[in-house]
Amino acid sequence: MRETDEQALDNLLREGGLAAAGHRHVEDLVAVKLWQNPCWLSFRINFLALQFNEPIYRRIEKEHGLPRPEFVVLYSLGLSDGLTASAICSSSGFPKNTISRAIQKLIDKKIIRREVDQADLRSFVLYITDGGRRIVDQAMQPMVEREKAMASALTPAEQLMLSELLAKIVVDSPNWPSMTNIEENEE
Amino acid sequence: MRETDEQALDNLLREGGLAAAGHRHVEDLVAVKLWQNPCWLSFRINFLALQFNEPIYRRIEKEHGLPRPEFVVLYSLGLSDGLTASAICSSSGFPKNTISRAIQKLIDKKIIRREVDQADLRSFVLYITDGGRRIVDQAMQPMVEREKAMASALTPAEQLMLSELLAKIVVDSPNWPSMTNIEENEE
DNA sequence: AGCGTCAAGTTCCATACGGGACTAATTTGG
DNA sequence: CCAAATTAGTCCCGTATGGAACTTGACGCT
Repeated sequence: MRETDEQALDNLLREGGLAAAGHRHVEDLVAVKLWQNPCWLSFRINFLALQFNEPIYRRIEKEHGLPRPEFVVLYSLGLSDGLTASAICSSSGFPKNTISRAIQKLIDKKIIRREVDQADLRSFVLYITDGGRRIVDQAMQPMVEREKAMASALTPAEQLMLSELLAKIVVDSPNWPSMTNIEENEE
Repeated sequence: MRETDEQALDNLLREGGLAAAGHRHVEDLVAVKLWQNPCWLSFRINFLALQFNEPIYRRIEKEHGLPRPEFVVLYSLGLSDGLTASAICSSSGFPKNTISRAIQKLIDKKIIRREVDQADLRSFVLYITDGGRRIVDQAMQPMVEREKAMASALTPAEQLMLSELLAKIVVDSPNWPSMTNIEENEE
């Protein structure tokens, strides 16, 4: 019966990692959310995102005075100089007014610099300054360390596997259903 | 030379999934952040968390009038009735005042109910009401669907692998370094 | 028992955030 | 080739957010 097969798969997925790690201590509710949760994937991802981000952004804020949106801009330029605001928006998921504000602040602080795009006078191209470069390089270190700490629960082979699986999902992401087509027939 | 080995592993990890998915189109900056990024893991996770959450929470807000923190509380109780506020905090990563507010609102809306814990008069035990139960069940559906959509980039075997790998990391999370011990010697 | 410390929640407040309306430049297309 | 639609980015403004101080109850210690 196909129904049962799907059911069985769901249960497997949900309980993924239970056997392997079950005896180690995790907080009760975390255990429930891990192993008795129809949303196994989104919980795992959200939990890890939060655990990773919270201390990192707190620290970057403290050490460099850059709140998250500002750092996101800087980080993006650090990887690929000469971007436009909208490119940063769509790759980061922040709304454009938030990014716009962040850019202003960074310009004031002389961490980035901006030039009108001659090809399209509406848009600006952003460049990181020398000072900015120094800041990213420095701020990046704790991030990389924390990544390593996170990943260290896995063997190198497992890490590679994980990297590939997640990349596949990211690459596929433009194809998810948009969810803008909500049934309007309520109320 | 060991140095080189580590270097090689880093590159492998960073480029995980490039070969497999390289020809499919991804936005430029997303491609850079995927494959030329020292923080391969945190980018992948954050990106997916954002892509998943944003439309989901927007929809839940629209359909049920529950902003994210309120839904988090409800969701937690849906999985495990009879929790306390602090349990929800630590499993969700939201600060306690935010959760406290959310709880108040939910009580006002008669979606949850609260009783003093006889064992510890400071704390309250929270229960979901029948109405609340109906809301979670309903709000859960689009989440599960979106999960499925996300996961559908992978084969069932790969999904299982992913579930296990992520669970391992979650289980290990209490062991990451705390990062509260920042070098104070700046300024 | 009585004092200091700690943990659960709440309240206060400044601020960052994001929706939506707006301006200006660009593309489309009839 | 000009109006309409689209896109880049900014501005305004109400609201949600989270840090820090506070209240109250529990617990440890001498």
